[in-house]
Amino acid sequence: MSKAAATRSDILRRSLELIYRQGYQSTSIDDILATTQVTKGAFYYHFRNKEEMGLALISEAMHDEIWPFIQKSLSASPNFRDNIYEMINGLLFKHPFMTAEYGCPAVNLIQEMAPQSEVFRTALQNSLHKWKRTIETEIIRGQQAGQLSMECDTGQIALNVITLYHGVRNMGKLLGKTYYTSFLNEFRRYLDSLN
Amino acid sequence: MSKAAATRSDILRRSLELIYRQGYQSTSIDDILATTQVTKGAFYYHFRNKEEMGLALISEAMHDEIWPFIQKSLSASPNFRDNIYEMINGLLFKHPFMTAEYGCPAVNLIQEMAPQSEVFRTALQNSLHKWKRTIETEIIRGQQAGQLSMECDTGQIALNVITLYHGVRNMGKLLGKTYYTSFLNEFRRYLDSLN
DNA sequence: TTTGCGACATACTAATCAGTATGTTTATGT
DNA sequence: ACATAAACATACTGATTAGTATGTCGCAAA
Repeated sequence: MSKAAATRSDILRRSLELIYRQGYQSTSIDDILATTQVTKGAFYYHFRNKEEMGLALISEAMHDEIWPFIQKSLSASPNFRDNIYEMINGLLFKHPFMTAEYGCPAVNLIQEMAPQSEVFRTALQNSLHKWKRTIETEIIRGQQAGQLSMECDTGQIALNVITLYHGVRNMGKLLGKTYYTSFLNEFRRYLDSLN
Repeated sequence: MSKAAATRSDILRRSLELIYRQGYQSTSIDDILATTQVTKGAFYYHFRNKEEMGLALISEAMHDEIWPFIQKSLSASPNFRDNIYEMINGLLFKHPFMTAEYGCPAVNLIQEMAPQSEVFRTALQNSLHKWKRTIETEIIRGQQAGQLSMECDTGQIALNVITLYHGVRNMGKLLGKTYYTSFLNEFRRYLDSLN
């Protein structure tokens, strides 16, 4: 990686950390510059403006942070229920980046930016659909392995899993990590209730 | 209501509308003043600072907007499942204030402010617990009417309902109102799966 | 060796922010 | 009618904001 590319990805990674904790609109360029030891000239050399950086953050830094994690957990077991459970469990408890206090960067960004900006909404929709398709593929695999009735609406189940994840990430901001544990019990019950 | 009290509640109601759409931190005092036709002097006569206004907004304006709606739906039917379903259905579809695009003001505020401010977090925790207790009371009523096993963890079910509501409000920002409909089907299924 | 461009660095601007200082008006009890 | 405080109104401040203008430095090709 060239030095310039390193600078660029450094900006993105630090921005992700700050925006994760403070929100997009409340994180100033100067905030980012202060923690990256990069100057304003460098920032605006790599990004035309804050919005372009935010979009790159979604499709690159955020993607790279979460995606390997998801894919790994979905190929651990032959049982699709175990895999989906482990995906959520892993995101809640084992990801080094995320905490209960600050939630999930993707969930946060959807909440904050989807209503404010069409381009952000589109970018976040793409991430959502990619995740949905991945989960759905895993459910269909379970179906074909005889673990689930062929009548189930795999798309709706996938969306429901994501909906629960969004919800628990938000609730965790008020109830803390202990809520994750009791939620996971209920989540396991939900997965088992699918016939 | 005296004229001063009217000014105060006008500030709070307008602030709620703006903060609902733009977020708390992105809504400036000047924004509020511009839409209320109230001057800065009036604002700072009624509130020591922005934070105090925000807290009053949670315990007064937001409370008044949502609470009658919840209580009405929870006393409509003798069937607790129907009532809880109608509570969520009503919040999603029938509330005049909220839209899919902008979500729910309480959910939004939790997402944005719970990590940023201890006093906000506490105020929002109080609202959450009040809602949880109300739902739980309704579930227990259903239990005692023989609609649900006495073994169920009523507190966990109440929290799960709220978690789903948080999730669907966030997802609705990307998927729009049509998702509410398919979510409600799954939600009904969830309620019926409680034995 | 020089030329030119990629990759920054520095200094600025106009707008916006929360909050304050200090004034004026309006209502209210006596 | 008058005093007094409540309820505003106006004009400011210093800090922060996204973005720009312009300069500099090192390295690669000619």
